[in-house]
Amino acid sequence: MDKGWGLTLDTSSSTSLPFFSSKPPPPPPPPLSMSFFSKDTTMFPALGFPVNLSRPTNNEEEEEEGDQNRMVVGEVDFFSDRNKSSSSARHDRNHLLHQHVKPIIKKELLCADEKPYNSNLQVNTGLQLVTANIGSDQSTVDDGVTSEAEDKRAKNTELAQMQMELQRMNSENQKLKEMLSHVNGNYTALQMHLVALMQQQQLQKPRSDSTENEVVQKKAEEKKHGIGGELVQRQFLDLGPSGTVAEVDDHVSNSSSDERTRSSTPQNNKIEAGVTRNYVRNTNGKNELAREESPGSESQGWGPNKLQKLNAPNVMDQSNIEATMRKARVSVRARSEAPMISDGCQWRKYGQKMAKGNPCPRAYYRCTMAVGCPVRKQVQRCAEDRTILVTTYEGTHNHPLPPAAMAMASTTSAAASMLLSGSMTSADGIMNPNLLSRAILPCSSNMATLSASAPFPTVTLDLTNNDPNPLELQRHHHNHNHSAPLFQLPFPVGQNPQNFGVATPFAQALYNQSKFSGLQFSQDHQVGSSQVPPLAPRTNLQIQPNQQQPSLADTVSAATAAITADPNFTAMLAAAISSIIGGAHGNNNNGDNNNPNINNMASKLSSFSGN
DNA sequence: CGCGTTTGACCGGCGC
DNA sequence: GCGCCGGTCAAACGCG
Repeated sequence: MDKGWGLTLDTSSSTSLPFFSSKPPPPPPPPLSMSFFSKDTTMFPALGFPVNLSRPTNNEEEEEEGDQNRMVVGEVDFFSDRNKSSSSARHDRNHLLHQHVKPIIKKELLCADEKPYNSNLQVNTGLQLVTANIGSDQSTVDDGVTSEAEDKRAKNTELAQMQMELQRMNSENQKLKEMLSHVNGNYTALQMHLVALMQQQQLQKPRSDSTENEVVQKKAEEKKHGIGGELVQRQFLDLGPSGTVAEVDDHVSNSSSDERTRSSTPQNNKIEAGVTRNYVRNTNGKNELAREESPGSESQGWGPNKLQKLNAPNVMDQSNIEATMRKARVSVRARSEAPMISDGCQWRKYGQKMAKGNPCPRAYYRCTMAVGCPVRKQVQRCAEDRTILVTTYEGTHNHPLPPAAMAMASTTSAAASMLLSGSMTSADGIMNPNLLSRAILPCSSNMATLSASAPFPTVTLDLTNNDPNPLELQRHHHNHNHSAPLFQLPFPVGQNPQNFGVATPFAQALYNQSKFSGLQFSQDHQVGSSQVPPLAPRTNLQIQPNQQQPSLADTVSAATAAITADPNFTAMLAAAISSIIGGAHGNNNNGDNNNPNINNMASKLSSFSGN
């Protein structure tokens, strides 16, 4: 060891660290010699920060022996093995400096001057590193002048003060450690956020080769920088769903704003006029769908293959999961004699296949309400019960929706969002969908289920009812092309409202969305006088107002339960309900534009989601 | 003729 | 490597 060398970290620039300003260090005890910082500061290139080299003054040299016994505040004595402390943090720090700083300094010093310094090196890092240098093994100093009794007394006082000082420094070290972990936490969170944002940007950019290379490069860089590429990736994967949720939420918020801003565009006028021109004739006179395969459109769409192909093997896992998250589907089962249920959107059939295990063909539709809309759906009759039409939606509309379509889109996107809810890890969402199913819809097993066996996470909204007296609702005719399918609503007949549990708001939302989206109930009873207005007079609806329809308080409390269970659910549900209300406003023929209770609930939910 | 549908080919993933 | 299967493409077709 290079005894006699001292490196002092200059704390003079940070004596008033805000975190500990409330507890100023006590004045140094007179018997202790402080290390006096020289004003000479030398920059060590290899260190990158100024090092204050100072030969000890004569005084200090004279006091060298006494110096062994000093307590040094704001100083790290690297070169003394007296520097033993119970504080592991200090030990680590000293170890670090021993390993990395000392050799550099030693080398540079030897280059500068053959004669080794017998002084403290003061390294001004601007950091406050506090440590104690207590020479316990050489604590006895006999100057031969003072009497033994005096010496003992002074020693005792000194010892007590040193112990106090040590205690204080230990606590400060502890606080520093806490602060460090806090900063580390913030750093990690920011890093994750950055990675998520970058990833989102990547998804929005065209998936060109260069982009792919960038992704690979970034990942390599992350690994190289030792921020634990693996860790960051895993953390990001945990964020996966929230990313997707953000996408959906963005869409929900954008679509409303887009609707406002784009409502006067020719395209929108076209849509409103019910005209779709999604094909363009190319120069060959060939029909070609004018799709702006927007960056993620392919990946958002039904085709997973290309996305996976583009990803390098080392990012396969992540991309697989991302693709999986994007491919979350919402399947709607409804009784319908029509070949396709009307959901307010315009669709173009682009394919039909015979699927295995089902004699009924599966039809593939693409949303044609806007160029490049990635939303697709599959329509297939249930093999067991051919009156049941299974419509599977995937993707998020990139365009404003007519009120009639808003509700279904909101419901499906809300369901998809729930599926991808970031409140649980992606692994939970995918690997254990039943968990989600139970958490969100514990009492509605026949209404919404999650398929674990499906290749992609799928929420199934079962709008059929096994009850022999199903709640039927007739699709109200608007200017839709398709015939009027017959729907059933999933509300269990005769069920105690208390048993609705947290499923109630969602079921209610579904109920309302069906109603507001142009689906009309026929009923004899006025369902839920406060929440559901009277509709068509014809009825086979068997919901008892008091039995079937939970009170607003029940609904709100159930919603609150759901909200507290999953904050993300709040935003989604609020978005869905808001859109439903929006749909109601746009759907004047429903005559329920200003249902105060629903508005109230939505505003409550919105205020919750704002938290 | 324009536009939506049909349908066979094609592609990629996946399991054996 | 091969075959199966789901999903997509696009030429051909048909309807208004």
